[in-house]
Amino acid sequence: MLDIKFIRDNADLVKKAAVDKKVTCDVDRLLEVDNQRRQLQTELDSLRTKSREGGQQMGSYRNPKSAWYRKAIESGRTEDDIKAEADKAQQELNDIKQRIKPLEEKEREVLDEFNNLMLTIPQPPAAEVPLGVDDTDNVELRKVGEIPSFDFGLKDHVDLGEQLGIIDIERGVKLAGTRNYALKGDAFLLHQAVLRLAVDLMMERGYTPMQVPVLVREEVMYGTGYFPVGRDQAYLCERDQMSLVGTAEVPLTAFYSEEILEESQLPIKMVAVSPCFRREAGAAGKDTRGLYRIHLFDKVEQVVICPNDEAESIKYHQEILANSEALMQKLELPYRVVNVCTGDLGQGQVQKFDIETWMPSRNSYGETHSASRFYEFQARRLKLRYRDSEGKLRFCHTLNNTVVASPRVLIPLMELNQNADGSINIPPVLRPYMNGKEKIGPANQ
RNA sequence: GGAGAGGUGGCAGAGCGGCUUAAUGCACCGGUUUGCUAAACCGGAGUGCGGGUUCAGACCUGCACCGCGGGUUCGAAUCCCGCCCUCUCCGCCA
Repeated sequence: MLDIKFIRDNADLVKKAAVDKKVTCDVDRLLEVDNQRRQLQTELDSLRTKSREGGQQMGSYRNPKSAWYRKAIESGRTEDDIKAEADKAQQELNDIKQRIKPLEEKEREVLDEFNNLMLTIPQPPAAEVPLGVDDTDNVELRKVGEIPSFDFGLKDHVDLGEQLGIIDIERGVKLAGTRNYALKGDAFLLHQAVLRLAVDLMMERGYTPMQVPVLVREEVMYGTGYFPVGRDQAYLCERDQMSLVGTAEVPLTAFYSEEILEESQLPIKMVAVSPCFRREAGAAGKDTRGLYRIHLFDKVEQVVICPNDEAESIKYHQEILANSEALMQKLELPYRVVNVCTGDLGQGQVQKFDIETWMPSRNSYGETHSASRFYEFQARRLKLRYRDSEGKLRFCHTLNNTVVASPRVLIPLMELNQNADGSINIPPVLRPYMNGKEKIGPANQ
């Protein structure tokens, strides 16, 4: 969410952001409603003042012990005089009340519309974000690692996994429908190994490991910017008005919502591993084979909450990107970093870097990480604030990035480490997490 | 699922129709006193949204806010109704 004052002063910038980000919102209507809202408030404020003052005077009329009442009697007025005056004042107060009532109703309506419109306004992207329509317009920043060449025909992770008996998509689909799967034996262990390696790396780097709720109240989804835009991507538990999260970014970023932190507590660096639930609405027919696009996966996510300062934000954005790159290098996976274009940015994101990892079966780099910074967009919705060195309350800045998401990362891990006989070499860094095992082969099933 | 208690400022905690501009304490900021610190004393401070003055830092001013939403009343933290949340005990349970 943006500050309404900022929107008023920068309406054109916000409109441009909406166009560039392909976000639907009506800035003009918002400004109109904002005007209505302010006019109504001015009107109501003065009526309420009159009403309050009149009400207080009424107390004096009605209470013979009040200072005003005694003074009136002393100055020769009769009780009947006072009563008459009180009745007259009463009439006036009733009139004021009658005028207030419809205005308050109107105010409720206007505020409702105002708040709903505010939730749809996008955060303008940073100047360095390339203009573009979709992910094909993302700009490659760098490539790291060599794409290996093989002297035999490659199998994809589905064939490898099924032949080794460690991935069972058919039965996953039987249980839960398309985009579901099961991992068995070494695939399960590899999955766990990658997650644990990622957590350990983040702990070394000073991030606090956390276990957090993945079924959360809807306010939390609104607060992090996943609702109302994107509500169709979430699994809802309507009976309990709860939502399953698509990422631990949600509970981590909202962890300190509605709180006032001390500046000395910042930055807060957190890491969590959680299941991620995604409906993939609108993705029908896309990436249908294998473990690329699935309804449930596990992800290690890093979140930073830092002071309201652009330079700090940028610094931590680089940091969380570097953390994930370090992991990919440990895993010896070739990847590239792209600067995500305007059309591929989310509503609240200021800037986003994706890490894409080489996936032989796609014959391309596939997205495995997404590092975003938000300025105060999420913090403002979440009421996540801190007291700065001057004692002023300010909204925090928030950032997040994938550390690793599995089983998607198993795609490059399995495909790039395969041998001609269909066995898979385990990268050295993962072996300690797999009882020292070096290879997944048919004998291991 | 059943029963009970409760939600008040950064925190603790009183108030239960007009004397509240929310007491008091702690924490916080400024000052006085004092070898220094501490203590003591004095004073100041909330959040949000408007309006106005100013080049600005700031300053002046109004309204709202005692879990949320309605209602009663001239007037509600206080009374009534609905909802949400938290805690305790019991039941069930990994």
